[in-house]
Amino acid sequence: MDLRELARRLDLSVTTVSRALNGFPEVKEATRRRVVEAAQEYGYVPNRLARSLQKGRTEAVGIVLPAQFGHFTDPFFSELLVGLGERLHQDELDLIVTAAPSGPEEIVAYRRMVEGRRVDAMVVGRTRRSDDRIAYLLDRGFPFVAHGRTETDRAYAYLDMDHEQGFCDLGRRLISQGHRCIALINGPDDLNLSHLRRSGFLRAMQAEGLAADAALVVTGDMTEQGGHDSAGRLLDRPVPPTALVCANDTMAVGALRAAKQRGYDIPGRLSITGYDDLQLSGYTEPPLTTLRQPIRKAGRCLAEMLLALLSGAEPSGLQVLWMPELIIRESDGPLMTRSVA
Amino acid sequence: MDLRELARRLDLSVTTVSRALNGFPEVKEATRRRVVEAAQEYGYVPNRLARSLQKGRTEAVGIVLPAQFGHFTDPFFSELLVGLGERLHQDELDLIVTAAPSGPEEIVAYRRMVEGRRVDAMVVGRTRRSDDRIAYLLDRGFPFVAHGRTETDRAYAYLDMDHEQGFCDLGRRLISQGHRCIALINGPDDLNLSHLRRSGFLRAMQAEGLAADAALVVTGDMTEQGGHDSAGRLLDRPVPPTALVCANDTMAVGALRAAKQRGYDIPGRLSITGYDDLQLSGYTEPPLTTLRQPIRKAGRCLAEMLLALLSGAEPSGLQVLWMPELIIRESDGPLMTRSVA
DNA sequence: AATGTCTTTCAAAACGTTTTGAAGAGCAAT
DNA sequence: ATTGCTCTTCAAAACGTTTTGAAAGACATT
Repeated sequence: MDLRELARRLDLSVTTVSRALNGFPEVKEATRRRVVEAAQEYGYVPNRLARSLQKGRTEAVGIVLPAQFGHFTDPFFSELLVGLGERLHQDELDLIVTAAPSGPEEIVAYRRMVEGRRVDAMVVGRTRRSDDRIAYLLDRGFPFVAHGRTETDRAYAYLDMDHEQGFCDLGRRLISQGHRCIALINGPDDLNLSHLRRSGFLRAMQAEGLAADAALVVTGDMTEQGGHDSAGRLLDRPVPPTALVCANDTMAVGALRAAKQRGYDIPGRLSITGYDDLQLSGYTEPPLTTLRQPIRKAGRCLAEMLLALLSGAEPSGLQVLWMPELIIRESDGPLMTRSVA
Repeated sequence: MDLRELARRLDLSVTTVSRALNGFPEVKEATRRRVVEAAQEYGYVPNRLARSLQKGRTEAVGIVLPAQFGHFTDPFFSELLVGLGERLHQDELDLIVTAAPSGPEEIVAYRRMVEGRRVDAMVVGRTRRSDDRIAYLLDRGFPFVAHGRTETDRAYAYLDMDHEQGFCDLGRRLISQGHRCIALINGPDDLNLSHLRRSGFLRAMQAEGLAADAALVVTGDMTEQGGHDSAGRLLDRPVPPTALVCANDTMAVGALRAAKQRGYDIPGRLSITGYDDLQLSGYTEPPLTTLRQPIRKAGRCLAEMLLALLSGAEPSGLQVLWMPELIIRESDGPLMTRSVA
């Protein structure tokens, strides 16, 4: 049942039927009602492809998932997807999802979506310090929102966490607890958030007059094993740190394991913190002190920004920074100065 | 840059250019090369909407996410999505995601996708005992695969876990550990998997000659709080069960909490098991014995089945049953019969 | 020279909508 | 009777592809 068939049965023109269904004012009320009823009766559903082709709008938003996650489950994109989906559905927008490994294939996936006019806008997740996806979209003037900032002068719509302030606060907290030798197990250098976290961390160290020791800032691969190994190397130094700031909870869990293997009392002799506030983080032994970012809410917010963008808002007015929430549990605290034997 | 423009610059007809790009044999090799080069140079990317409209195939697969998750994070759909996306992308199929609360709105979302010819096939997740989504798709003869079975005679493609056998095995394990009063905190009755789990559980009880006590099978809402409350009520009975089989890990964690509040030694005086093998389940106190289903792998498998279906395979040949893997940790075990004071 | 057969190319139709530009109907004002 | 206006409807064009059916060109066969 298409529009032509419906028009034939109603003995009306296709034009009128189309207008009746889309609520145009110039169609007589009686006609409109007749059309709507018939459409209902015959179960007419418009072909969205045809409509999109004609209107030049697809009513869809695209997102490219990183195909090679670590072997561990990172709930980031999944949660983001749900948040986006929830909000976009309210405005009858679909979400078109594809997956691509980062690298040259990734931009191909973007081009297929953008230049193939498959979507009206894109969502970019987990921005990199120098991000060719964002450069590409900016160059083309294609609407998009990003979760995360990147190093560019050009204005675009983003929602980001204030990683810098968050890690600075966390660093100062540890310092105020008496720690003087604090290590950072950071994420991959190319991610902008890693960069921001490092600089926030270092800012705290400097503000408190602690010399920045390059050996105390290491890069982990965001997995449990990676956190375990990095923490192990740090703890085996001649003068081990008394606090480990980890870039995510998964590595913090690994760090916890490395510390326990070495007989550390936590937090008595070593503080460990994470980032993400995974579900498991309340159940580790001891429960993890961490920073929380509301991912699903971020998805909803990004969807809002997307809608604003599509109705003509300026990207420069759509830049949001949220503070991560400090979740204090029991994996950090002041050093127990015990009388040495 | 569209096909017409490209044809104009090459001084060829649109037909020939289209055929050259799609590798038809009747175009001269030299011409083909010329066209492909020009397309490359001018950065021509075909408009997928136009192509889909003409071909009657969208090269996309649809999935409707349940919009109202519990407040807890259920990684099921997210993981499924990644698995699906990974595999579908290899065959250049997109995944169109939308979200709808279950209820009448849900079928509307299906109709928008199916009858709006937005997708070539659908994925149905988390089937219900009597599932109107599946009935709808079967009635229309629309291609789809489901994660989970439903109660129908009609054949369709599905991948499901053998919940019945899994819970039967789990029940027998507990019985063999000496438990005689075992409760099941099940999921919502309308889910087919709940039904299957219950019947597997009851089969184990009967096989071992334990009278099925209806009061020992209760329904929880799959949340931590729900698990806590259900477990609490069971443990406060005059003769409390000595083992709690929970329908998911999240409820098991709640049950663990309820038991600890009552001073239970686990597993000495009470065994608790879950289902899912969440990341956190290895970190609870004690670590949770549970059943694991490989969700991402299921997504990939469903994608394979989808591809088979779209190239003409019979749904009746695409029915897969996987056994959940028993992950034995420390939350279950034989009763410690201690000499009573 | 006519016919047949490949090979290669093309103009036009088709997919199912929305949009454009025009016109018919009804009626009041001139 | 003409003009002008409003209300309602319509035929045709447009969106950018693929597919259809036909034709042009080259060449061999009769």
